[in-house]
Amino acid sequence: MLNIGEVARQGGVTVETLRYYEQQGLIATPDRDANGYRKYAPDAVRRVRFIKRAQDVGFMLKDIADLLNLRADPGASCRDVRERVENKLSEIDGKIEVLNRMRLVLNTLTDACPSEGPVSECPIIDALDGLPRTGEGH
Amino acid sequence: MLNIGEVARQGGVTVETLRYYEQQGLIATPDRDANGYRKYAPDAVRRVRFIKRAQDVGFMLKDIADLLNLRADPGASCRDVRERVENKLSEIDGKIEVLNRMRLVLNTLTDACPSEGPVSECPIIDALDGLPRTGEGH
DNA sequence: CTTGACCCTGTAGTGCACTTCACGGTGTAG
DNA sequence: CTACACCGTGAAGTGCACTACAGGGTCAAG
Repeated sequence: MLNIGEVARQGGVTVETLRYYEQQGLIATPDRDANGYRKYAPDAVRRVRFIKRAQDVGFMLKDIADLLNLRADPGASCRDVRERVENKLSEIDGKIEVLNRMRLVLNTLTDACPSEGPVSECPIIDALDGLPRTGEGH
Repeated sequence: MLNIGEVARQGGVTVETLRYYEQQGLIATPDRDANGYRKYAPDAVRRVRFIKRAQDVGFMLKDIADLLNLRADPGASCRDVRERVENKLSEIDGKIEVLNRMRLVLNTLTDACPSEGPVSECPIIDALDGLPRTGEGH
């Protein structure tokens, strides 16, 4: 049995984060010692790492809670998990597209800029002043 | 002279957003009518659109305030503007890289998933349980 | 027996760009 | 005269994932 600091160290998070996860229902409320300290089974660390890895690939805590529920649900199938991953994939593709559009516009802006002369003649500023709107933005 | 609703309509934002921009120093505090209503010169609309276009290419309001200051500064050069744009470009490239890494991992996950069978045998869940951490995450 | 590391609770603050709310005055058309 | 769209203020709420803070108890070493 580990106390919270140990789980935090092994899980690569802070104790505050752990308490936050507990509050958000991502990790089960652990038993307490006589002194009131949280006492975790060793596999709590695995769960924390699961959360962190899921975050690394773009899932937010709400998604992760959902994923963890799926994992615990005997009626759930692998297909359900796959579905979540595919949705996340298209979400990410959408974000990449937006960023690529920004990149394209910014690149044409720097290409047009001579780097010399006053801002009053800056083609970048002019473009931002008159460019047609490209879409969502943020 | 336009009142705030008209500027909002023409600028493609809400009146609340306009008041927020004013509060944030992005648009000058306009003169007031006898009734206390804000009265804008027509080119206030241009400024709002400048802000929106700059947002569309990834600048946040703080950046935009900076850009607007540059534009008003007679001592500023086009190079200064270009520098901001180049910084934003590398910021965007960084975000794209992170998203591409996520995409890669998620793709290998779906490739490994048979879509059939219970979650208990789901390779995606297994991977999230044991995969090495890939980096920043968010 | 004190120091210092650890643990607890609950609340508030962070950043970003708004949005919503409560409450009230103004302007105009019918 | 009344309805209704418009304008004003200031404060609080949103989403996301924490982080920080205030104020206090616990435990092991020296």
